[in-house]
Amino acid sequence: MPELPEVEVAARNLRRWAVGRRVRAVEPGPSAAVVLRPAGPRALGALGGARVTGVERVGKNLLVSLARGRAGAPVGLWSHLGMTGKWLHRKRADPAPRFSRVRFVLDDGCALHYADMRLFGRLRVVPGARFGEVPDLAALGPDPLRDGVDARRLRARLAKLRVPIKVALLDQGLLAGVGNIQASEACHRARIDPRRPASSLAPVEVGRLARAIVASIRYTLARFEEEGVASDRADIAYVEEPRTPNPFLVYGRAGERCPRRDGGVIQRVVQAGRATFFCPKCQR
DNA sequence: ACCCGTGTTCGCTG
DNA sequence: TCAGCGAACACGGG
Repeated sequence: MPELPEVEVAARNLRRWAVGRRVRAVEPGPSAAVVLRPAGPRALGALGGARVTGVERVGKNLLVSLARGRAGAPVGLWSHLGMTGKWLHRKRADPAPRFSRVRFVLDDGCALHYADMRLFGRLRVVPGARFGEVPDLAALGPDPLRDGVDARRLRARLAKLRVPIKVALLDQGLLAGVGNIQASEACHRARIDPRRPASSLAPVEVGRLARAIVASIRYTLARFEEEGVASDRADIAYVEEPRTPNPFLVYGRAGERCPRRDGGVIQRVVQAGRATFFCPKCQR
């Protein structure tokens, strides 16, 4: 169930495992057709024999770029992990991990598995090898880690929205990569009540929120690095659950005390069908 | 059995 | 026309 920090870890590990390697074979597993829809498993044929040239991430999306043949004609593999998608690194002879949907055999004796229990994730073969060349990704907003967050631009967008600020932050066209956890965490860092209409935020509050989004993502990534999930020894391009201890300040902490000196007890509410965690005392 | 789930998309409604 | 909402997708885990 990845957001930007988890997908960033996945991108780093995939680079380490795959860049420079040639894809010897691509093997659809159980329910591969669901992951690969609408194109279906036949689309994978375009990747056989190709060499991996890079891995890009924008928001929660990964683009593995490859080059085919002598001319090096570029082709991309666009991956979105959905709720339970994972990239796994295994020896070629190892048995397929649980929920493996597609196996990519590399030329170094290893294999990459795309595993996905709930099948909300997607793999798509796309022409070209850059994110800018994928039309379906054109509507994504700026990536907070790569591009930063422009407070003035954010303020102009939020001014038109009546939805609660926390719900607005989940829109990938506003900012790419903020998910349900980071939205709660950022509102807490900015001391903003997640239930307030997005348009009600004062400029100074949008400024705090812009900084909070970047800070929360960097903090989460740093915690993952401490856990070692992005280390050379990691064999999963993801962050295993459950995370112990919970690395977040408010998410998943209903009933616990807010970490702030002037905080109260963290509450859980539901907004647009999703859980929101916040401190009613320090978030106004 | 029942409720919950780090995501996205579609259809309905006002 | 569109913002906003709930359901759907699919399958465990507590």
